[in-house]
Amino acid sequence: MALPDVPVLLQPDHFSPAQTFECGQCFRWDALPDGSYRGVVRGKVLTVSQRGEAIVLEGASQEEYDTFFERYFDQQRDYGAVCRELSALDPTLSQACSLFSGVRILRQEPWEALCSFIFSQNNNIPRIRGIISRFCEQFGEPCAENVFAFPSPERIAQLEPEALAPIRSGFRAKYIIDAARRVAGGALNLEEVAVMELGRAREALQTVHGVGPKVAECVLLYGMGRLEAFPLDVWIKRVMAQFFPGKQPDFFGPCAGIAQQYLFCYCRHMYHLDRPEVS
DNA sequence: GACCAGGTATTGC
DNA sequence: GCAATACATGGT
Repeated sequence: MALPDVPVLLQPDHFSPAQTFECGQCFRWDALPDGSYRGVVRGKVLTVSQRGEAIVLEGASQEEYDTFFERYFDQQRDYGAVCRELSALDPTLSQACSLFSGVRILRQEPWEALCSFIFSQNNNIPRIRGIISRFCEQFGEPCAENVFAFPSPERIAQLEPEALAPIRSGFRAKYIIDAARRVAGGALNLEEVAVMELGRAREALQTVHGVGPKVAECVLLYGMGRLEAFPLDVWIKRVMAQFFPGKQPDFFGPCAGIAQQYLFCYCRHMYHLDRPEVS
């Protein structure tokens, strides 16, 4: 038996667990009653919690951190420098940066990101979380009490769309099956897509039925560490029209995807200030 | 009951 | 090509 894992320290500057896990980039990190967050990544149950000035990761060994989770949490990037560069571009963006400076862009697993954002289309975040939760419960390997790994493409590829009925994903079920069959069958190699030239990567992802420009950008940004990707959803289209008319994503530079995430948070934050009665 | 939600495929002009 | 429209489901 392995010894219990020693908690791993995470970079506390420009990293707020709440902002990072609740900014809409991921759907499988849950707040616990004590304010820490529980997630399942690669079949491992993880906890991230604030302890005074420190942020600790439990559930992964130092070696697993070094080989995988450091990159998963984007620990190497200098978000202070990114914020300074973005803030210099525009006052609204500067405000978004300072309000949401604790957001880090997670590098989730490509297959999970692909499924998650297929489920996200024409849908709202609470319901996306519910669908993904049922998806894992129904088809994922159990990895702890009431905890399930994300289902493998091979498992999902064997199913017919009707088999997804219990997760209530609606018309998206057939898209998930198509994605699984392409990935499991080798027609779409996500590891290769991750390092392709951006335009080719977009094309490759959009060969999946149900994956258009927005979902492809989300997979690139949140599942492949491609920070130049810039998902244009309804919120970002609004904020672009209002504050950046005529501007293209490249206006924000090589970390446009981070700018996009700050603006997404900012836009929704402002909306909720205007409508405090809605969640 | 209409409208919306981190869109996309299909259809019609 | 580009503007409507359907698509499942659940919340407001």
